Amino acid sequence: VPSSPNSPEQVILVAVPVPGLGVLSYRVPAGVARPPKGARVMVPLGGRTVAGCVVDPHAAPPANAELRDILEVVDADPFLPPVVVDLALWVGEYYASGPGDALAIAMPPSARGGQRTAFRTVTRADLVTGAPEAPPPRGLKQREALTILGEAPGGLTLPDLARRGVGAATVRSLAAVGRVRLREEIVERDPFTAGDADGAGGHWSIAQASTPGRALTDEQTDALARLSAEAARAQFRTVLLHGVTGSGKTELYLRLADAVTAAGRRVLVLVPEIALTPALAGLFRTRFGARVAIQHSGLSTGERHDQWHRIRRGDVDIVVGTRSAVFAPLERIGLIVVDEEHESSYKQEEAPRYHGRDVAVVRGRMEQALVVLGSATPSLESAANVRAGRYEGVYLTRRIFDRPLATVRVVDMRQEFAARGPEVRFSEVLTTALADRLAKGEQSLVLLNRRGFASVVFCRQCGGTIECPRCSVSLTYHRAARRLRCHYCDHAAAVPKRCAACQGEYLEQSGFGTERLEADLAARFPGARIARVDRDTVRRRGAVTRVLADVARGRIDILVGTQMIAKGHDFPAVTLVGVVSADVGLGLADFRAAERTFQLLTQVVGRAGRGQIPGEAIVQTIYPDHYSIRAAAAQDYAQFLAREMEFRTTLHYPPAVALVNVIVKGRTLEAALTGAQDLVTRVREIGLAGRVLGPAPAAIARIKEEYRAQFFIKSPTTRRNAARAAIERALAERPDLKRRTIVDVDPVSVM
DNA sequence: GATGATAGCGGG
DNA sequence: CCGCTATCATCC
Repeated sequence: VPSSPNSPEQVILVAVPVPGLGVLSYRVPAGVARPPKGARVMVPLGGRTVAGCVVDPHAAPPANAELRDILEVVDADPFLPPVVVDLALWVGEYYASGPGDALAIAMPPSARGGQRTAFRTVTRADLVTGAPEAPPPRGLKQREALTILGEAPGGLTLPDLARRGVGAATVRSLAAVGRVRLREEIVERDPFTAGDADGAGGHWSIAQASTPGRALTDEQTDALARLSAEAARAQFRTVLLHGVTGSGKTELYLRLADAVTAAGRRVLVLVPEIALTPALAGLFRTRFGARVAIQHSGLSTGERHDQWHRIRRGDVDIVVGTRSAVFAPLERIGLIVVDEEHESSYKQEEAPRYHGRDVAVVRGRMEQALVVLGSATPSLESAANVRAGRYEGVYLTRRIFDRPLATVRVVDMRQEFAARGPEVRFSEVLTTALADRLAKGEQSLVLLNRRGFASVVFCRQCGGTIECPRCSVSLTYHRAARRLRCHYCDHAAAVPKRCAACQGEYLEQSGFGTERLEADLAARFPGARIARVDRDTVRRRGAVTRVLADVARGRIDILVGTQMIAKGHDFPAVTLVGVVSADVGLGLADFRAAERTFQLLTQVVGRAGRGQIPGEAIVQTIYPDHYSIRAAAAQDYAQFLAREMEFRTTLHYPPAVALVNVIVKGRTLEAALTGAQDLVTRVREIGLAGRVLGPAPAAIARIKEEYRAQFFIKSPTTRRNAARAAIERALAERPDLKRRTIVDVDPVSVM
């Protein structure tokens, strides 16, 4: 249909999933209905066709660009809710990543290419009653089929029929003569039952800690009253729920969700780890039935698709998921819970480098919702926000049933080394305690935040270590695989017979990880049932869930692992926690090193003594006087906060300042440094209320054959956006650098 | 991130 | 001069 010459052009703004591209303008051809905000459209982009998302359906034509027509409107209705589009746009701007990637994250993977449906269907057959015209069954098989179907009022699916010996061909011939009716129906791929051999639905863990109807402690009652009052106001508000480990935060989330859903609004719950999702989601499902959905990247594409569409249709009141669930298409949100808000896994370490907790707060503002950030060890950021009056603080200082916190013993490993040599991994104290628990049939956790068997292999002749050919780190020996592996690029190599540098024949292993500890314990305690959880043992889907379930059911005596075992789990029979080296990470050139150490120690110590028997923790360290270890041992958050905040303020680190970390990559270190220096110069010229530090080679100067130079932009927290604006302007002037530069706003790790 | 344009290279 | 690969700007 030719458009009338007077009608104005219909122009829309579209975000395309291309890194570094802003929103683009397209024309809607005359006669085509203008797609709404949040709908997907197929658009031409250079020489190809991509699926984009409508960001503004009523835009003005751009001044200096030739317009092209959209090729197809995929969705007549908004595919993404408008709030989610706004949230993605905010993320794209705040984290300097552009809108495309953020919008892509907001969609299920099955929809990113513009596909219309990805539902799984099954054919259901049922008997057509009163079909007088139909001929009688022609054979034994058909007669059998009719009998079976006659006894199944709702009909049966073809797979069900096949299981009873009725083939699809039989059913189809009956359908052809009108005796049977066939219908396609959608079956939901259900992550609650998938991969769970015992059929326990995955909610093995926290179940007994939160029996419905159990009386709350006085503290819990007060906290719930305050939180409920906030939720009832239906206004944006952020509350930090600071409760010691085992104080019953989860129960408060459940009751609060009950109040909010009863008032007709919905609930979004973020958890830091995929491994924690099934447990918490299972609890919500036990309380709230089927109106609960799960969202995390560990689901299969099909499951994710189905869960997403359940949410989008409004079939769901509660969504439990990891950071990307902050973009869930849930409408009328009244409550957002961010559990373990201090966890670093909320930060995405690739574009868009958003922080799930902070985006949750922004979403809460957009939705007029109550945001509850829960933690036993709040981030410095959240603590500072409470102090500044931006967040409200609610506190749980005691454990449920008044269970005592675990007693903590710090073992000075320097004395241990002096007495028994540098190879000691388990102190006498820890060994005795483990033996004692084994004898009593109680469980122990052994934490070491370093995986592998030996962290370094070095040559005794020249002293050199075996390094990754592509990265500037040494390779770790993994005994199960009998290979050396790079923990940065996954490069794997056989263990060489001789030193590559000097041909020396004596290669020695040094340093140890969880794999070595597991072997040590197996040798020391031959009868013990020992399991290990770290990134090497979790490759298979559901593997962690299975091991953790085994621990919960008492099938494991000693669980060895990295930080993955420290988080959130409730193991009532664990009475001992051993931290083999509290120092891993303390030596890193990262301003959060002490915070991470304190949090990890506090969390893991909190795993002990959650049942009837009081818990004990043994922390081995060579820095027994370090404030993060002392405060963790004393379980004194306030003491840690005071010291750490002083450090951040004096040395100008977050949350005292706003920080942007910029990494420039290059084929040589010189190229990277030169590029970084150019940007630094330009950022200084542009000027902002702040300081630029660097550039310098990054802590790991080479990763995957690329050299990396780094600089920081620090600005007053009141001028947070100025720093980002300055680096974006500098990059706009240097498109050659833009492609090899990473801008990390509010970085969690600066390594 | 993908694509088409272009530069750089060796073989005939 | 052709055909191949590496590099790079552009995408509305």
